[in-house]
Amino acid sequence: MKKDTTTEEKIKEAARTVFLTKGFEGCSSREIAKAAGMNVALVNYYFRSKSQLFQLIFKAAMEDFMLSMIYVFSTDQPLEDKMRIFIEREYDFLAKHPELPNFIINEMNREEACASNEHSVILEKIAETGIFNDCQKAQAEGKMRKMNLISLTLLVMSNCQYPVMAKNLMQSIHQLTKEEYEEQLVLHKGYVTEMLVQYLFPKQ
Amino acid sequence: MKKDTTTEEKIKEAARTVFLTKGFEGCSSREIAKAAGMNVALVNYYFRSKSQLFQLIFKAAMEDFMLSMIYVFSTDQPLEDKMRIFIEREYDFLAKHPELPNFIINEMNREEACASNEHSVILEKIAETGIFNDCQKAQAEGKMRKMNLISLTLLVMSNCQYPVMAKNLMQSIHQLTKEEYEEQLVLHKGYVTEMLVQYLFPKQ
DNA sequence: CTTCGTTTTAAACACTTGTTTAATATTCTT
DNA sequence: AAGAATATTAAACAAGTGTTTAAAACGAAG
Repeated sequence: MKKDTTTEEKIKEAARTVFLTKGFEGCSSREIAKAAGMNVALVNYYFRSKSQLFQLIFKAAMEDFMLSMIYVFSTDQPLEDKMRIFIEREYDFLAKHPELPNFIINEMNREEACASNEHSVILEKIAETGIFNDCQKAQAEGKMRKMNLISLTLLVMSNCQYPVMAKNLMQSIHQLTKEEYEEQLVLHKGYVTEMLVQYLFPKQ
Repeated sequence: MKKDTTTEEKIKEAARTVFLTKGFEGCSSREIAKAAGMNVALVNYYFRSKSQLFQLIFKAAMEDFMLSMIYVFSTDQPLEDKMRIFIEREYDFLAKHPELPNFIINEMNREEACASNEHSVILEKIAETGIFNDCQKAQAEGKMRKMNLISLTLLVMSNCQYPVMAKNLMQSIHQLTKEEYEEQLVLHKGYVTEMLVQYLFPKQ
């Protein structure tokens, strides 16, 4: 009879939280095992090595990281509304997973890291939603500012992710409590939405 | 007779490059010593411990990180021009020190880190340039969009720093070479400048 | 040259790291 | 219930960690 959550899953869960908060180098196998309430040897018994376990976690995190985009883009609304909804959802998502962007970006910077991975698949998935075609069409019709794909994603990601990533830095600089900064984020989301929509979809 | 660069300085230099690229947890004392061409024991001989050496490097990095702002803000130009110049300089600075933002933000997220440091001093230094008063005045006169200090800094920092931080991620997603992405950054700087100026200083 | 304080070294310290092993406990199948 | 397969354990492994120590090399001053 299986328990509600198996040992393997417990370790994977623990590994996720530990890896995401401390990074690959910032934690040990024993720390993960302890967080899962398990023996150290079990980590390697189920996942062969710390690295392989990490790859697993990283891949899943990467998916989470990118998945929220896809849903919104698949809907059938005007591009401008899509943008508003996307930012709204992205701020929501990042509030729930604030460690994700830092984690991804950091581990992408480690040399041994998953550099050679097939991350371009993500782009293909997003492309399947038709969002890029929509943008090109809107740009051709003069409804949207002409800009390549990279800058478009950069603009959105910068203004959604950086405020979450720099949380501790900003709190420290501006002497804010956790709650005060979270309020600030709500406010900021409004500014960002307005700014991006105005810039990307100029009226007249 | 002193050599051109003393042992102490050699170690500090090596520590800087190693810490900034790999982080505190991502490197060892021996790695730093080897990078400086010195014996391990010398690290502790001159700096007592890896942690103390790190604190030193971190503080200096933090200063670099914030210093470029101050110069521009001290000049005597219209606010809108200051903003343009600031973004220009910030992109320049970050091209030379691309590891800095990631380094700062990461180490701010480590619990043991310099969390309780006097980072508010930085804000005071910036305040001394009068930039914040200028903004308030411009906002009162309706020349600048009303917005608190935190969101203002967030908007600028997001759009300057994130593109550098996410370099490897973006390269991987969009399948770009290092050179291609650097070209992209120049392009992006233009968009960001235009967007921020338009949004912060709306013409009627 | 000798002495003295400073700088540098190799070696050792105790501890943690990722991983493996061999024995034990548990579960499933027949 | 007996046996086979799986799961879990404590212990050990070699290698690496930050740090200390005690001896050696060095430079300047007498």
